[in-house]
Amino acid sequence: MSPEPEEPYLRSGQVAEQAGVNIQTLRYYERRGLLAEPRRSPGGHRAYPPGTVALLTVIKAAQRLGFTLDEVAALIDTGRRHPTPDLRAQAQAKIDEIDAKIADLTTVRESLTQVVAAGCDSLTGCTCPDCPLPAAALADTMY
Amino acid sequence: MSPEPEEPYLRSGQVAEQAGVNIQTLRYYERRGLLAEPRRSPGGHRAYPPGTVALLTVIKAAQRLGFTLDEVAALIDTGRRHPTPDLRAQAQAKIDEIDAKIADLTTVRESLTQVVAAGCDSLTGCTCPDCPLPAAALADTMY
DNA sequence: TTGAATCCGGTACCCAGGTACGGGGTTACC
DNA sequence: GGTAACCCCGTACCTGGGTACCGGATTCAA
Repeated sequence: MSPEPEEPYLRSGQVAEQAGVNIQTLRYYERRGLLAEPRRSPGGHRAYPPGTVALLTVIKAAQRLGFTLDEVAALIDTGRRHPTPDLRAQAQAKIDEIDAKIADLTTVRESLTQVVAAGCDSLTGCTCPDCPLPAAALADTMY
Repeated sequence: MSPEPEEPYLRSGQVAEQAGVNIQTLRYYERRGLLAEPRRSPGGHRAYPPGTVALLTVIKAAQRLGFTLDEVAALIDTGRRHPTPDLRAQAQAKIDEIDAKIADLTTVRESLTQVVAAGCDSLTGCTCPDCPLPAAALADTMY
């Protein structure tokens, strides 16, 4: 057995800088279960394995795709144990969420367009004819 | 002069119920400047003019259209003094915001579609060929 | 060895838009 | 005039994703 090169462990400042993340965020992610508790130096300083930076990149990508930190934690966790179709299912669910959000934004956009087109000049006492503001009030069912 | 019918003043519970809002929310809106300080009963209970319910409906409509409470307060305030084109300008700005948001959601949606289509099975160690997850990580510029 | 740089844990704070709680005063109705 | 229902104010708490501050300990390089 070669003396297994354990050199490249990183301290938290290095991980934070390379991943473009605050150090506090690393501890926060650790509390949230996104990062495993790293090994420690004799004095208690964290020593991260080098893959941590890549993992943080993945986390940021997943966040960008609309997953909450809890969801990311769960995905990392199940993916660590065994590859499952969970990720695909969750991604499809996110797509549906996004479609709903886009649909909602689109109707809001239409209402705003009507407000602009009608020339509304006041929220409370609009003087424009056929003011669409009351109608905008009716569409209060969120997705 | 007729003895001016000041009857229909509402107490906070009535306003809250008719507007579908929590009583605490009324006091919160008062603090935030969305509702003027109402007159009080001899014992200190709030007595709201009947138009308050309609105003709350307007506030909820504006919120639904994407305006923050601060923006709504400002719109109510300027609209109270004199009709201005502010509302139209703000509405147009909101439309632009919404367009940006929709565009962003659309690119995220595309990334998710690729993840599903490629059959990704793990965030950390995906075994699918040409895994799009690293690419999804690159698109990290928010709107 | 000493000084600067880094890191530790714990706690508090930030954003927005509210909601909940507790102890006490008021109002309304029979 | 009792008593139930209502309302007062101040303050703390909630969600989500972090960030900031603190006093003290550790690590690293000269």
